Amino acid sequence: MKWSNMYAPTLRDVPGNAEAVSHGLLVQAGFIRQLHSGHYSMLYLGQLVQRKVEAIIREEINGIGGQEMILPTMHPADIWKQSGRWDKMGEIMFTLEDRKGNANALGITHEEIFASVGTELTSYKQLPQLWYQIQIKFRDEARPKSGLLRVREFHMKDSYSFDVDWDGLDKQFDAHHDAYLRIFKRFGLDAFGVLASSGAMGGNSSVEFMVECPAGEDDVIKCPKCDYAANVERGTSVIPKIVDDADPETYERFDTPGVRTIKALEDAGHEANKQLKTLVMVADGETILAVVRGDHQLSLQKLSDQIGGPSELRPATPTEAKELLGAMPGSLGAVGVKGVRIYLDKELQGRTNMTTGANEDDVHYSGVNVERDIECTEWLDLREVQAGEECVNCGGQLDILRCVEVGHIFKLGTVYSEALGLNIANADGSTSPVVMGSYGIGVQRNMAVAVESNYDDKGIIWPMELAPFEVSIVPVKDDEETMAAATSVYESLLASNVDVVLDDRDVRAGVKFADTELIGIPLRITVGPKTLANGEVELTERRSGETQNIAVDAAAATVAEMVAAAK
RNA sequence: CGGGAUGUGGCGCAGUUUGGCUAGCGCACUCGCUUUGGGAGCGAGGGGUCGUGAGUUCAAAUCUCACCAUCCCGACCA
Repeated sequence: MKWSNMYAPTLRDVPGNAEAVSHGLLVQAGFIRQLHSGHYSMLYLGQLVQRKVEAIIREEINGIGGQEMILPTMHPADIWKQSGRWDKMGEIMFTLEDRKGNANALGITHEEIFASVGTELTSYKQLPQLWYQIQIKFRDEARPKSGLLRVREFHMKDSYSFDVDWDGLDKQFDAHHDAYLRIFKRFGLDAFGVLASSGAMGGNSSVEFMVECPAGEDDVIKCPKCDYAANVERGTSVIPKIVDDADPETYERFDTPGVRTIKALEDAGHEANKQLKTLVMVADGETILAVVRGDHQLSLQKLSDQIGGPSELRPATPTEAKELLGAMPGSLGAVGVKGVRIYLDKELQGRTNMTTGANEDDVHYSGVNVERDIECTEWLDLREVQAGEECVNCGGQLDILRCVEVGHIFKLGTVYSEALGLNIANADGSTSPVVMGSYGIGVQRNMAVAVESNYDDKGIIWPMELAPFEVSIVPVKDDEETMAAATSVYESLLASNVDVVLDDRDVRAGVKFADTELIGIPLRITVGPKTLANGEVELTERRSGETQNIAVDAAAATVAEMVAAAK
């Protein structure tokens, strides 16, 4: 590519509304432009990087036996109703009517669609299968943000495995796990797998791949001593046991005028860790109670996952709470409550002599024995882990890291194959539903995270495998000798299949240097009379800034080797 | 969906509080001359429905109302 023909609209100023580093740099360096909220155009440079991201993914997924397909992005409502996700997904799905009045949806993911293709699988002899696509997804996000990190229209690689049994699924799952780690490494990312909540995907096991990043949206629990890592939506920890004072025979009520908060009750002499925090929640219209220790935080996602994943789970309004329990928030409790599902956090098992609201405004109970006085529906792990607590594996002090999710793999099991009738005949003549897995990587999100992880004050620093160009050649004068040398190196590199751009623009050298650095091209060959007098050109590495002189004649071969070595 | 902010040539912004002449500045762009190894200098130009609509007024970028869009925080999020 000759730069004079290339549309690479770099900006001198960082765009004003870009908060995330990758957003600002990708716009400033001319890779992307926004059309509207959550929708971006990939300009030439952006497209070049996207193709490289996709190529790496293809290579690795093909490497574990993947077969690429391309499925529709617009789906009939019916298939989403069959799996039960039409209602479950709610407003996240873009929907539209066609001219006949039929409901359609733009795909947010493709489990149903791949399963429908899979219904032609009839025998165990055809399995295992691994199918994938790189396809556009649409999600009507409540709040698109941070450039390419959270958008409404994006490319995703999604693969789907089909197996006879769970052992087969485990193998495909592990193969993806390893392939994903190789992929992220090639992206220049320091990614690690964490235990995750499967959320609306269903299934019973999933691993998210995370990269630490301030622009991220997930909090991850990570043990610095062992390999324990989990999303806060799922992770657990060990906390010191509390030894309670001897229990009175029964709980006692006492007046607490004006006391509405854990803190206020604490000031009145009842330590937060000896209080019960009773939260009234509404799950798909049903009012339920969740109880955690006074100084603990309820994890909504943990609750949701363990009570069957309702499509709506929210805190009750004060009015709803009063209707159910007879008091306003601040004096609520589960003691003596009947006919309501009551979920107690496991940390409360065996606790005695606790304090809680009496379901009468301005009144609390003390001396509550949790197991004796509360009709527990189920003990669940409901509390959110805090930094500094102990690792469940090794006792190390847990960190909580802000991360971006760069990939997610799911053991789906038979949820979709049962819903969509995907059954096969086994060797013994019996019939069983196919065991499925699904595995996703966001293409453009990874491109953005690669920038978040690789930049300096001059701009982006692409890893060699993702760079839009591997080398830029910068002639600093336009005299005949300089241009002849630059062109000759350029043509040799082209012949060696190196991705090279020749900056033949009629602009000052400083502009060329700045653009090459901003765009993040890993290697720069500077050609000018100074070194050409000795038959040499300069070679500068973007990341280190180090420059060396090399002979013009050897330049192309040397650089081609360096490029190959860096991949 | 709740809270906050912003919307003025391609980009970044000032002007709005206190209404008043042809709406400014920097970058970018065009032309000329000079310059030329780290985002050049001088000179001359071109380009704006001031987010949209309604209203108040002799007069609106500026005041009022409604709407729209975008960003940030939260809620939400395979």
